[in-house]
Amino acid sequence: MLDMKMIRQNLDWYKNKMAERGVEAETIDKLMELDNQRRDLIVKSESLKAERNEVSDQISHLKRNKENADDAITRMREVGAEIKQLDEQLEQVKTEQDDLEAHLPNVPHDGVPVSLTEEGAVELRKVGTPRKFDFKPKPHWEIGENLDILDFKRSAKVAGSRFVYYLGAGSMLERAVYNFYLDENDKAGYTEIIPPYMVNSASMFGTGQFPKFKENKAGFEIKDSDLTMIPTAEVPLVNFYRDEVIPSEKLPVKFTALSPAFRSEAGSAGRDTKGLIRLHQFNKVEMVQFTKPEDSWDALENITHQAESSLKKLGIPYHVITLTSSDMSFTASMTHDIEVWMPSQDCYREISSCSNTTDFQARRAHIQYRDENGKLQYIHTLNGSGLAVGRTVAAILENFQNDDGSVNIPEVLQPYMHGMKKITKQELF
RNA sequence: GGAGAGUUGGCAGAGUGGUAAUGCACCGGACUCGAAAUCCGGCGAACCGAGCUUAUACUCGGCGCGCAGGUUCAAAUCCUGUACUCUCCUCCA
Repeated sequence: MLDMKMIRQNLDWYKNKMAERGVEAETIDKLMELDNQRRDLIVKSESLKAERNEVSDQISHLKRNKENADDAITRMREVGAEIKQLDEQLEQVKTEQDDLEAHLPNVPHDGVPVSLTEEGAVELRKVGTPRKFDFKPKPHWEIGENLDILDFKRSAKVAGSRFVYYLGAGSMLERAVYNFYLDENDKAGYTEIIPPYMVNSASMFGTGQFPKFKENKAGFEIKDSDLTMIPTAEVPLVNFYRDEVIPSEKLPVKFTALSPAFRSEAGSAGRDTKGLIRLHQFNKVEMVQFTKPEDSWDALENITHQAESSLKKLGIPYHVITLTSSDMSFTASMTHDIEVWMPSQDCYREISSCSNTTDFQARRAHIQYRDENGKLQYIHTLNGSGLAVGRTVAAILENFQNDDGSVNIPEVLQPYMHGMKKITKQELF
């Protein structure tokens, strides 16, 4: 959500910033036109209301003194009708303006590479060296199915495409990964939370998914209810403080949560149709921070490094990129993506997305704190995957696969798997 | 799922048609060497708009009693719908 006063005062700057995200100048012009109309109507309506209040007071006095007030009442009847008409117009304009505002993305930070496509993302750093294979590395779904730890046939029968069954050691690996991540985040000072996996519309609006998410049918809404399956734990974590004032001595607040994420993947037809990369339901460990405005840019680096540190311990090669102005999510002012090396695809694939949404979500969700002067200010919110669990399992299977089809388990995960060092083909049932 | 009760300022708590009592807390002042007590004054920094502006400062106005509508010259008060909380019953991991 936007600060209209700020936009009014810095209109050209705002137009340029929105242009970086592909928003046309005409849209902003329309917004300003509506804003002017709205304020004009407010002035008219409010002056009539002031008159009504004054005369009503007189009527009340007249009646108390048993005097006749018919004239005033007749006059106020007309004023009342006029007010009603103005307020109806006002409501209409306001709805239109709100709708327009709700669709405008966050302002990109000056450090964000400007581009109207995803081309132009800046690589910040590359960590680890992709392994040289002396055999042809298999894709993770083949490895998983051969080892009998992933079953995509039965998940298709039972639920449909883009679902999976993890079996035996596969299931154990998934849970080892998320327990490892949660422990790492705990150690870094993030409070662990188990949130609701369904949320109401106000929450979806608060974090910026609605209205676009709804229009694009990007998620799973529960029929005949106001609930939506969460597309990320970011939604219940950020909305934890919706409509609240966080005591400033508590800042920064850091949350982490494991949750399934539910996404319809509409518009992704034909992309990543196999394997664990793009499912309707996947596990993700999420990190969220609430900070004072002056601390949020440091916090973005901090949250990104936290996600990276877990990956380093796993020993999976990755790089970090800063997304372009148009490739970022709607709410972000700057986003660092972490991408892991996937040998079978010979490229890096996203495993984490860390964003500073500045005060954008805080305005929508009304999350504030009191500054040193006791004034209410919007806080800044940040979110980052720390990290996607299914994609981690995919990366482990591919990066640590052996010629004989077995997979080595990263050392840091072995304690989480009863000391197992290697996954070999299992006899299950 | 059924029945009932409730939702008012930071907290407590009045108000059943005439424009939000009161207490506590908080802020300022007086008294005091200082503090406490007492006294005086202030107290919707939730939001919107106008004027004046460097200003989120100030002045004025609107709005404001869970939310959304309706009736009325006038609604916290009356009517309708709805959300949430609590209690009881039912059901259930």
